[in-house]
Amino acid sequence: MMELEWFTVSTPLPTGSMRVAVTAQGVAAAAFNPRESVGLPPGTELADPAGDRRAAAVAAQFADYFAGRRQDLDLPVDWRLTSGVQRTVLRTLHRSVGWGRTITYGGLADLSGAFEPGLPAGAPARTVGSIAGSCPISLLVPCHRVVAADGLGGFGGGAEGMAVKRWLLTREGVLDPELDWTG
DNA sequence: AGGCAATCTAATG
DNA sequence: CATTAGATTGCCT
Repeated sequence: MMELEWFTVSTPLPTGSMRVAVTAQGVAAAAFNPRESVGLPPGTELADPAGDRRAAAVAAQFADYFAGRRQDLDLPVDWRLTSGVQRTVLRTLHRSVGWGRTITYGGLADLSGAFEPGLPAGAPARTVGSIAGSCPISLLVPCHRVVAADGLGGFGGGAEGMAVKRWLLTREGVLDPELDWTG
């Protein structure tokens, strides 16, 4: 039984605040929309970031990140919620794609080496999309920096999610605030 | 420029 | 165990 400690971090994002879970190993989950209790084990109580050391550290870095005082989060990640190809892809993404950089779905698939060569170009890319879509550790693992070969790509959470993705990429200087990236 | 088929993983009944 | 859905791509018309 892993000790997931959930708490809420307020952000300037269109979705308001994020919900984050930490364990003894590091950050295990981070979801944009607090209303959706994705992966939230029943019976878990929200901790008070001010009263918990780990939560406070995470909340502080998130605050710095959103305020523009910090570009890359320096927090340990607990990969226990991921497995198999998902873990491979997400870890590749986490270590390879930094601030202000983006990678295409196909590119990430290729880089991760989790897929056999010779497959049609679109197949692994779609899988990467699925994986990123169920990315349990948003923001820390830069799921929002994964874009389509042709345009911006999509994002979970519908229109709200897209707003978040655009917000983040704009803030990282990848997108021009005034222009659409879809060319 | 717009439409279509191929292919992979994770989640659910 | 089988079926469904999903944040894609490249080629053809």
